[in-house]
Parts: sequence; C-alpha cells; structure tokens
Amino acid sequence: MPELPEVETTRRGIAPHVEGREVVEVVVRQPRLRVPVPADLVDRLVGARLGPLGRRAKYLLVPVEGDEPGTLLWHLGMSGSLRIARLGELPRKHDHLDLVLDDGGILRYHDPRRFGFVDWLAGSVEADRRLARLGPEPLSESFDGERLYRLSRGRRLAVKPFVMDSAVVVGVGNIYAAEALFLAGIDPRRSAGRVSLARYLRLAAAVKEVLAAAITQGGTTLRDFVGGTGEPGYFKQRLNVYGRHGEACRRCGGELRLVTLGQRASVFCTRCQT
DNA sequence: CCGACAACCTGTGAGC
DNA sequence: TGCTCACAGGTTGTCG
Repeated sequence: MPELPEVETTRRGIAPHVEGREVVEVVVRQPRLRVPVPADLVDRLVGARLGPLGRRAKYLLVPVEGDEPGTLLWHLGMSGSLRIARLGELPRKHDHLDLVLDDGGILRYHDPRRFGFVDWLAGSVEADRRLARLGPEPLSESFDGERLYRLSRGRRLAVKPFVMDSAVVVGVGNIYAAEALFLAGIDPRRSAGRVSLARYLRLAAAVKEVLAAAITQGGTTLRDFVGGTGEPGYFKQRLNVYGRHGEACRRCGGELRLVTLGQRASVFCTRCQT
C-alpha cells in the first residue's frame, strides 16, 4: 500500500490524536513482523509521552520522551496501516499492535502481510543504517532533474526502477513512478543513462506534482489502505496508468501496455511515452 | 559498483 | 462452488 503520500496522510491523520499523549498500555498481539517487535518495547513506552510525529521517506518517526528518550521507527510495508481506534473497539484480524493513550484513543497497527515493522531507535535517528543511505525527499529542493541526470550517467538500468531507488530519491514506489513517467512522457523501459537532462527535468517536476496531488487527495487506496482517521484515499480515481493495462490511455486513447521492470508490473502508453 | 533475483507473508481475483 | 496459481503498495540480502 503505502508510498510516501500514504505515509504522509497517515502521519497527518494520527498526529493530532497522538502528539503530547501519554502511553498507558501497549498490547502486542503479533510480535513477528518484518523486524520482530522489540522485547522491551512495552516497558519503554508505558508511562512515556509521545512527541511531534515526523516522516523520513516511507518511515514514520514517533519521538518517545521521558527518562530514556528514543524514537519509534515505523514502516508500513506493503499492507500496513495505522489508525486511531476508540477504547473498547475490538481488534480485527491482523491488528497486531495497540498503543493505548491517556485520552482513551488507541493507535492501532493493522498489517495483513506483516512486511511492516516497528523498531526502537535509542540514538540519533539519522545514524540508523536504514535511514543513513537514503536520498533526498522528493518534495524538497535538494531533489531535482539535475540530480537524476547526474546519478544516471552510465546506468543501464531502466529508468523506472532507477527512479524507485531510494538512494536516488525516496518515497517513489510502483504507483507514483508509473504515474510520473506518464506525466513526463518517458518510456519506463528506457535505460536511465540514455535519458536526457531535459527529460529528467520534466520527470523530477512530474514526481513532485504527482506526490503533492496524491497527498492532497489523502493517498491512493487500492484495497484497504486507510489514513489515520480511518478514511480511504481518493487518488485512485486520478491514476492515469497504474493498474490500467488493457484500458485506454486518457490522453491519446491508445491501449495501455503492461511490462515487467525490476520485478514490478509497469504500465505505460506506447504512444505518449517515448 | 552494478543489476538480477529470491525472500519475507497473507489475501484476493482470475481461470479452470 | 471450489481449487490452484499468479500477483499485490516495499525493502534487504545474496550472487554473479
């Protein structure tokens, strides 16, 4: 599910219910996530207060204040979601973790495929090896077409997996990579090293445009994604290519084609994307 | 260094 | 209706 817009939607949705609250109870129903839930997580959280929520790439950052401060590094994987439940609301299947808060709200983690995880960071967040190698945020000024051009020289990799590489730019997953390439008019199969600077300038602008628009729409709900307040995202209606193979291109009417690039399904228009 | 690929896990939808 | 198979929003590790 979650690419950057979905994680950001989640952050914004749960923040008002979480920030400044004290954790009064932690319920771990399934500790076996992608990374096992830390054995001491319950002890660390109960009685602690939560700080202002952050996000880096597709990671949600939850500061934990108190005697031994730290940060929860939370990743939603492919199928994870976080929402605010009310006290007494029964957990459903795959509701793996609850943080019960002092106002009766529950931060509840749901993740059928269990590709997501929660980990405890004691020291500086940026020192974590998972975050240390990440490229710039796509909506920041340090991400632009010139960076894409510079990093792509000599790369034979297809441009779509190239732009999905988190060392190049973070937060661009399979949906938004496909959408940005469509907006930029670039064939996703083209070698990254053979895309011109002019095209990369268009691609960077398209990445920023599509991510910003998706955040405005509350993300993309394909199956069961919900933001922090339990509502789905509405960007699916705006998708031009993702999941539409065999259907007509909204721009030229041609049939959208499906190929596999970097083990990921990739849909594009052979007429509009060259 | 680069790129291809498998692995992690469960649910769903297509096809038979 | 029921079975089997391929595939799904991400990331990491291994191998050549």
